Amino acid sequence: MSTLTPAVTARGADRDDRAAAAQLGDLVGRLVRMLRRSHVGTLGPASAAALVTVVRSGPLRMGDLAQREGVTAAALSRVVAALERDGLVERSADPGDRRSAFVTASPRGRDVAQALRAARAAVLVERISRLSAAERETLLAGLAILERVVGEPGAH
Amino acid sequence: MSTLTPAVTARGADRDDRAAAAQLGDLVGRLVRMLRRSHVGTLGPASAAALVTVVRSGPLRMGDLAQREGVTAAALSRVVAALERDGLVERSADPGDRRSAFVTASPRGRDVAQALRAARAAVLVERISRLSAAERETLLAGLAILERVVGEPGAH
DNA sequence: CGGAATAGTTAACATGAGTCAACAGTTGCC
DNA sequence: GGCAACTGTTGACTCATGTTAACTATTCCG
Repeated sequence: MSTLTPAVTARGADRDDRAAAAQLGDLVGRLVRMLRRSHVGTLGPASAAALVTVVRSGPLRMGDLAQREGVTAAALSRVVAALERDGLVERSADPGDRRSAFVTASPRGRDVAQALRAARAAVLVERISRLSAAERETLLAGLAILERVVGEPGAH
Repeated sequence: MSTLTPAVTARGADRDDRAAAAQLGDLVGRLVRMLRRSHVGTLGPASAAALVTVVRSGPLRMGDLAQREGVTAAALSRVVAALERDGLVERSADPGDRRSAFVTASPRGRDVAQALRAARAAVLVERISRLSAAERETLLAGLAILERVVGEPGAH
């Protein structure tokens, strides 16, 4: 991280940033379209996303989950209620604050999330397998960086 | 991962494929969540996606567009009707087959698509700008590969 | 020519998901 | 104690999107 060049190349880097951001945005759009067909179960996109987040980020309070998903608490409440009805998550009270509720993934919820993951991956793995070893390596390195870019949810 | 050289055997590469695919799938999910907030105008996701596709891939017949978007012709018909009502696309008859209709982006449609692109990019550029030069380079290389994985040559 | 296939539109309907506003319980400050 | 602030739920909508099925117009072909 301690490169010596940022001042010199600030303008150039900035341009690269924009180019990369635009390209990435486009790619995401196309990837989404590609992955949208891989439909597992009856979960809608918002429910699936919420479930995956809960599985990924452990027990979360409703408010935190709502913020992460970028929806109001009201919208999330319904989504979680539906997930709970399906036995995919569980709500438990916060002993420290009885207004608050923790959402936890159930074992079945984790299974379903895993299936969603696998279905999405299946669409991609076939295409990735056509890459050469060098390309695959480049891709993996890029994904590692991307992981950091996406990294911590914007508002810490 | 990263135990020994993966490219030696088909099994190793295969395992890497799956890992990369799963990781990419997860990343797309999180990117979508991140980008979902950047909402420009009143276009819903399906409409926005269709518009972007038309802008990107030139005049398309209804059927081709429906196939690309992964929806039935009926669903698409309505989306395109709405886009046309908003003056974002135009429909013109195929002189060779008068059953068929070509969908073309209007100048305003191109502007709107560009605005959507920019809004998505804006969310990302701030994060990308925090990368070091080397990381940025790695990311760009990865995106180039990803571009190929997704297919569809990109015309900017 | 005439029937079958094709392209697209439209109607009727289902559903997921989002909003705002009102409400209920809990917490915590003064 | 009391009231304001916070967390979450629910009611009553709105809207975008998707489906199937029926219908029109056109093209293809035997």
